Amino acid sequence: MARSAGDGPARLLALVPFRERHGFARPRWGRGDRSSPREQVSMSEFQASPQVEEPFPLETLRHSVAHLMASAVGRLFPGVQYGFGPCIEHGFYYDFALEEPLTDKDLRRIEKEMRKIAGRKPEIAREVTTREDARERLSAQGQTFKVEALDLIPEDEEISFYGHGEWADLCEGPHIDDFGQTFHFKLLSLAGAYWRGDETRPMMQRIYGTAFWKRAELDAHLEWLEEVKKRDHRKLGTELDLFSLHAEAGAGFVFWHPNLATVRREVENFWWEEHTRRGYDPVYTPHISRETLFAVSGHLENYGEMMYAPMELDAQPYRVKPMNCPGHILIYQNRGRSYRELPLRWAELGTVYRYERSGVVHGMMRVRGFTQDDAHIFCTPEQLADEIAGVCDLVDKVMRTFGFEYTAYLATRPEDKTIGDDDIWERATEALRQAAQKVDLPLVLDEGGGAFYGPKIDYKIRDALGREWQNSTIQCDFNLPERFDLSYAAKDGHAHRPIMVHRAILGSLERFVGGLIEHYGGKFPVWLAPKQVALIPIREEHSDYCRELEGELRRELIRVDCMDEPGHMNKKIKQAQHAQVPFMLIAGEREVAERTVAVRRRGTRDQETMPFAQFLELVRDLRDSRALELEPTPA
RNA sequence: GCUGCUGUAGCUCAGUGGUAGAGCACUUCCUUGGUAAGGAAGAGGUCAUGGGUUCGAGCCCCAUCAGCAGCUCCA
Repeated sequence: MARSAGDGPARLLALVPFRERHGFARPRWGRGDRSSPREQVSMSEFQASPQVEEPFPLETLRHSVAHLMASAVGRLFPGVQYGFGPCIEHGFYYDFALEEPLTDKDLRRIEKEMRKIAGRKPEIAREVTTREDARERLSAQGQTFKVEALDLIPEDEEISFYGHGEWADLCEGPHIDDFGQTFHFKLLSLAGAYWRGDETRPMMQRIYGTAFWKRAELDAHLEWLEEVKKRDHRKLGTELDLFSLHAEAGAGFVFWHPNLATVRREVENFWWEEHTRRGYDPVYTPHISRETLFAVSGHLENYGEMMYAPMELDAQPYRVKPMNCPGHILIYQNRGRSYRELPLRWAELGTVYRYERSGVVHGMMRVRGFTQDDAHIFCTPEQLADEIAGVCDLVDKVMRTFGFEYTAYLATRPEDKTIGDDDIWERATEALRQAAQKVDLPLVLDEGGGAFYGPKIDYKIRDALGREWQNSTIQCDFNLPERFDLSYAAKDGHAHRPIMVHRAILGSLERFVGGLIEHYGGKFPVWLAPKQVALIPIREEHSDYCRELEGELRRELIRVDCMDEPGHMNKKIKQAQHAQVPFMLIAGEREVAERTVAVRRRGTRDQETMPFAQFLELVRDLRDSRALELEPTPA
């Protein structure tokens, strides 16, 4: 039979719009942007090669398994009401309204029931019916959510049910033919989810699961989920003594321990280095300002809910800053500006505070106080394209240094209320496009995705686990220059309005460094590693030699841990290994006599003896080149 | 903020109404060992916090705080 399905590719494509039409925001990065494996993750290196002999696309299988699950839930929990149950990037979910809360135990029961049903190999039947009939059937079954779903289907569309056994669901398909074929699935987790993704609507219970045609693929996926768990920055944060959070201090405030503070400082040094190279000047602005500043900027009006409550000083309300731009603008405004000094590029690692709702704070990824790697470029319209190109180049340099791949998106003018006239939008968008062309940066169009105050280029980076997250953004702003009435004296002697470019490369240090922990799995490259070298004497009498090497390494600004406390070397090797120190130098009689070191690289049990001077050069090179690997790069 | 779950030693976790436990880490002593945990002893907890029920609460109930899986929202 025509296994490519009577439904064809057009029906297949309909799967995704189905959800969007119904008012779902398609989840992009989910909670904490990168913490959730289900939606936002792709599996690049874990994914098996594409299958050719699959009877149906994976999406179709998953959608059908979601139905299988729903039918099992229906048998185990009579009276359950159904919500939506689509396939998603790495699996599927189904939403249920149930009196009692589900538990993990129920998940196993449901799985068992699913296998029971699938064991009978029921066929999946499609039935086309009228809107009236569907409404009657669903109402009779008390499926109030499904009745609502019915009303969301556009007038000109066919109404269909898909079912197996005695169970059927309002659904546009497509589905596999029957449950007789071999497939593998697992139910993964439970969560609450608002009906139709709307927080004013009732909350349903969502079950997530995944399904594959091949056992090995399911296993690989589960393995990958394990790897994600192992690399969780919160777990590694404890294991490697990187950071902590404290109930005493409140939710969403990160305490950087020496190890992670070291990583951060290296990131910051690199960041400043690259900015200085590109003609940025540093600025520092206060954390607290009079409220009137944020009234002028519009933050109070548009962003007030995210801001901390005012504090009163000398009978004046003051606010903690949620963004750095107003401060930079005050500096710009401090005196008259001439076209001769533009572009001005001002950078600040500016710490801001934003009120985040209690349920969303998450490790270092979503916090209430964080440091943005912020900069603002004040320039003329003519300079815009060059300035943007400069930022694109900077993003490329930074992301490649950390080993991230990325994709850039051009976000254009949104449909509804925006400021600035067509002409300037057109010119700015064109400038972004030209700039990208200048640096050979392909742009994916994000139609209408711009901010209300201007178009932008957003970047998504892909980490070592194939997960995507957004950090860098380059935004043209016509709004703030207007609000603050910024100007510069142009060649013609008249006052002109500068364009402001807001840009962040890393986003926030908290989120970025948290991401680095997971990207590297705690195995930081040499330049970032909290301790770069561990010195281990074989016997106490070799301590002096180790101390001497420690001194030499420190003079070269190599971060070194001389482990000459009493104890056995095996234990120290294990400790250094556990701490993910890139290099262990082990010194005993032979090494002392020859002024060599036995070098053990992270991730290998082999060792290589070399003159200490040679090692010093090696580690210096790896650090200074910000190499990602522990091997010297071949010239 | 919402739904569900969790909070016991620095870490990982046992302990379901009747005298607070284990492993690792830590301290001390012994051990001088050539590449992933040497041995022994010791110290360490108002069981998140505040109320309540009970003769009696780590355990049951309520509230608060914090965390976890998501939803919604975001750098």
